[in-house]
Amino acid sequence: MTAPGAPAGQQTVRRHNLSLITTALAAAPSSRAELAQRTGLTKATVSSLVDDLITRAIVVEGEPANGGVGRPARPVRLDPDGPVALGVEINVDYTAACVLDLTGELRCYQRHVVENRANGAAEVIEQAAAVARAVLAEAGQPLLGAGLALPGVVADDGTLLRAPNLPGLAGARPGMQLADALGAPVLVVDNEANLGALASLRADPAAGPDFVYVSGEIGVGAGLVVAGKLFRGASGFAGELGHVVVTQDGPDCGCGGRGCVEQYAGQDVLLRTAGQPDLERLEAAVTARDPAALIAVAQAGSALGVGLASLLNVIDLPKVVLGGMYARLFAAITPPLTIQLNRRVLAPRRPGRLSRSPLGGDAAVRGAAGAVLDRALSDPAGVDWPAIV
Amino acid sequence: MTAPGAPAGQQTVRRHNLSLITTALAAAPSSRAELAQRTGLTKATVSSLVDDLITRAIVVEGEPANGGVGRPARPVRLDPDGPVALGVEINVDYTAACVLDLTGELRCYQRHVVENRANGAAEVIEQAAAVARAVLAEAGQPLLGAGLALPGVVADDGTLLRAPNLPGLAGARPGMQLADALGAPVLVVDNEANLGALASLRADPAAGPDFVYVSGEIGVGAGLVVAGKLFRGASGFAGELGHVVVTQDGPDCGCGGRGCVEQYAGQDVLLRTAGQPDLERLEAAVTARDPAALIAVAQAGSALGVGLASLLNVIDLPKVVLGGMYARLFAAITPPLTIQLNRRVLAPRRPGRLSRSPLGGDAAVRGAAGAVLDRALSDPAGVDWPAIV
DNA sequence: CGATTAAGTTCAACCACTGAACAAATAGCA
DNA sequence: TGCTATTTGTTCAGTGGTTGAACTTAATCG
Repeated sequence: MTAPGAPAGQQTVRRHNLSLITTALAAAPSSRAELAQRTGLTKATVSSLVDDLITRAIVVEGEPANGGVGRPARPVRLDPDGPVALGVEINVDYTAACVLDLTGELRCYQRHVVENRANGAAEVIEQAAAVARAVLAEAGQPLLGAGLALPGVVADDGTLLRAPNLPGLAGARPGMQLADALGAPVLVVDNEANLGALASLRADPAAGPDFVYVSGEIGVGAGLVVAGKLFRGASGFAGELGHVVVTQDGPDCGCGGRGCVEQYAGQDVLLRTAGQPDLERLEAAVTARDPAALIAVAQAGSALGVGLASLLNVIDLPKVVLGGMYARLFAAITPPLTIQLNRRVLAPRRPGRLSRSPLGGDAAVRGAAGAVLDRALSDPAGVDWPAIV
Repeated sequence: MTAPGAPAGQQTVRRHNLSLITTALAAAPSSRAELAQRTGLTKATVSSLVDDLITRAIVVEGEPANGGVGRPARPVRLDPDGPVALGVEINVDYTAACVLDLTGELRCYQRHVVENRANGAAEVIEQAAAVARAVLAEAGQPLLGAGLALPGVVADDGTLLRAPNLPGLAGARPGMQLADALGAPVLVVDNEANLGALASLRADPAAGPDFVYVSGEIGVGAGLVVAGKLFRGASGFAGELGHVVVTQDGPDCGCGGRGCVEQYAGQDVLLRTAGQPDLERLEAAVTARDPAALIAVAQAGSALGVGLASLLNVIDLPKVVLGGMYARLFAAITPPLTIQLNRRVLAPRRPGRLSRSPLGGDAAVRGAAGAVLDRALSDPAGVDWPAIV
């Protein structure tokens, strides 16, 4: 089922159905009878599966809720005091970590401003491990595993390729190093755009199972969510929105090409055009309706719209969620962006196509932890669950 | 397994394993013992599954092949005299149909030149049905179902949207109409690029499970194959390479945008720039090294390369297969295209990234029939197999 | 002609889901 | 208080599917 091409047996069925239960419970706690309805399984089967999950200490039974007629239902839910997932984000100018419990609730969060741009790999990793240890100690629950978000292209094997703003880590496998430093498994390593997309999926399931999350940091990236799953392409390079072409003979780009989105809508270019030193000032200038800032943002939005239109014509997703820098500049950047999308995207226009990520700068860390949860909950039988305290 | 979110039972396992056998046999006929090795199933299970498929008249047993020591193996293969799949292609200036047997072998093929551009829906469909009936009569085997390839964007429900060169059919559901005319189920309706991609997958499995097939007809389309399956996006609009942007303020495009790939590398523009009336003349001029033709093709190739680079940066596929017009101009169009790809694609360069479709203009029809086979063979228990003669 | 080798079949065991009957726990009502 | 209706959750025999081992079949080799 999960693995096509692999032989299936009864255990395969069991794993699949266990996963049905856990994902149903991740959406909402339910009684056994309700789960049977929601999943389409029999009451008997649900009982057996839930018993299984209870002995595995993944779910717990609540107190019967009285009120209606008939035998009161006993709610079953993912154990909020069970094992937790750790999210770590190493970025250019900060390091962050958070802990999510099994229900997806945020238990702890810390963000430290650090100039990682100049630091070497060992330093960066140790610093991240320190933040991680701090949040873990604060949470005080057994650890399921960690997820790591990085600002750059991450290959399937966890190698960080192309991290122009984090030269110290480029070419390394930060996931392995962090695992060593923490003494805990790092189950997911991916770039901030992809993990930000996962966080958006988790934060707002109503946004639907298909959307693009646009991460506007120093670079411009996109996380593609198709059918509720991250689309990473053949080897993890998908979603490089920053290097989609806006004008074939436009300004030279660090990637070797010319006229890439990043040369119009990247943070460096945007700040330079607007004549502002940093994002805070730019935001202030925009709200103060400074003409140079407004024009710069409009130009960036238009170019981003052109690139997004190409992207949407290639992969056809109905929604766009703006994150990072673009979430902060949402009001100013949306109009020119929308114009380009409406003009150039072939698929029928949808109301509410554009939305703003509610997570702000925390999307990637939360996505890193969330990805670990997803892994565990989507195949509860295939994961080593830590012993319960 | 196939359907995530659906409860699984033993029959689910059976369906999955049946499909394992049929897809293994589609790749190569094998004895039961060999199938057991290839699929990872037990000899006992394979025997049971094969018996099942034999009573369903999907596979047949061959004569024992002597030679080695031990009991000789009895080869099992998909029945070449079993039901067949019909492929139909309605295009701007021709209509084609073909029949593939279960093994994927081409049994019959016909292509009729017709000016469909001017015709109404009823006429076009009836003409296509006539060609289809002709090849079916020639094949004389029971029909599994039909697949239909169309030049335009096809929605998930089979409606033909955006067929600028086939106004008679735009907005219609040609699949339904063809089904009525033929009195046979039309199981697959899709655009020529997607089905051409499937045909390439079938014709050259070595090309790998991940590639883009570029269809250069009047319009420019791309069929995206990811993990051996067609990627259609959220609602079937994926792969619109023709409307990826090359230059944001380039020439106006029929789609409402500006500077789309089609305005540089589409057939109409290419012929006009080269000063040639049709493709045959253009090809001749290119082989005769006519300067205007060479320049026109080089410009088109370069622009196509820019668009493809954006596409590959968005979806990260390791291979590009050129079909249709671009396959015919392969030698001339490849150099400028390669330059752009090498310059702009972020993923590491691969040897042999670019190849030429071996199927020429027949890719889409064959893909249409092949898609029907895929459907049937990937879920043999879920398909109504026609009664055997 | 017997030994060896490999292919394919048979069969008891096992595992997981199913459906129906049943037990449990509550509200409503006389 | 007790009876009924109602809904939840459990129990259990039945079914369908895979497994592994033993067995049969059919060939080559010496």
